[in-house]
Amino acid sequence: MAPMLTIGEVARTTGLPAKTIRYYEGIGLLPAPQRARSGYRQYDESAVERLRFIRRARSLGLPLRRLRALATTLNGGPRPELRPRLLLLVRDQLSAVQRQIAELEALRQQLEEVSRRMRTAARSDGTGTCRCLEISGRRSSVRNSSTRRRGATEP
Amino acid sequence: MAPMLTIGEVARTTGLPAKTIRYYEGIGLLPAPQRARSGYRQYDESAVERLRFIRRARSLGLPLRRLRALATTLNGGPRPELRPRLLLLVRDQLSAVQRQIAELEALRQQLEEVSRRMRTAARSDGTGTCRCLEISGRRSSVRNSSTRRRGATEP
DNA sequence: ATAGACCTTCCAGCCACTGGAAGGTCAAGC
DNA sequence: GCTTGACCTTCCAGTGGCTGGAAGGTCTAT
Repeated sequence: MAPMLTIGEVARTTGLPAKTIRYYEGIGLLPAPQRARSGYRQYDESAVERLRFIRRARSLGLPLRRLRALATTLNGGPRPELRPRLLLLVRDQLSAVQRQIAELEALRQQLEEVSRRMRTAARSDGTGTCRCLEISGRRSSVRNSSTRRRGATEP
Repeated sequence: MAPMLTIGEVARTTGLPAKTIRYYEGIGLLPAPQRARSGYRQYDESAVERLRFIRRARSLGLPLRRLRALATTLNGGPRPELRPRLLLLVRDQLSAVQRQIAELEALRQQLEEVSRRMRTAARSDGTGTCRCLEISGRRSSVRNSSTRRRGATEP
């Protein structure tokens, strides 16, 4: 019979932390596996494949909730008849990424402008406040373009 | 004397939702304003200016916790002696954004590759699973590059 | 027997909000 | 005065995708 793997072994072979695997189970992205008498989770190869698929999809930025919708019909890997949906997902993600890049480009230009202005206006003008963070752009609703990095640790 | 503004008026003039303004007060980014006898918050012009500054900084992607460190010494706008710190912040942010753009560019190329592969391999190969989400790149630890958009609402 | 690695569950925190409930206040119109 | 509706208050909970940690059980080797 197929060998059973503990969560730690699955973690090592898939590259996902054990915590994340349990989390995926919790949100219904991964079916609950068998348990040993000890209570330990016992995974088979299909779980590993599925996790690898999820990891790949995540690395492409696909949101888990989208993936979950797909995953309910997914066992052990994407079946051929799901390709159109998957392709759609990937293409949506592609255009989202393109949009994001454009927004970040605009942001970069703003930051460069601000940085330049702050450098050149380094001498105090005595007013007590500086307008150095003012943005020259007309429409100032960049509010929706803020992006963040997972687990970024800065002081 | 200076006219007092309700939170809704401040929200309208700054473009920040009233909820967000209360939130900023809660996390110590904005000092607690006076209250009317009714309990309503009463803001003056300095609060409006400060919120505009915060909004600008946020639109440049500066994280609130960094801003807060700065804000403790900030009243009514960035004072001249804080410019070096502010400049440092802006420059850090600029390099973070540049890193992010580079990561997103790599992601875009992966997605395009996957999309292309899925389109050309549209005919079923009968194996029951498809390897279309496999990534050709060597190091597959793109895990840290996932980005998200604030309040993005997709199904 | 004991050390140490591994596993379990549960709770809390991250970030920057956002939604909603339950209720108080204010100004205008009747 | 009464009602309507917009506005305000507080508080609690949820978002996404984990991650950290506590408190405790299990397995394996010595």
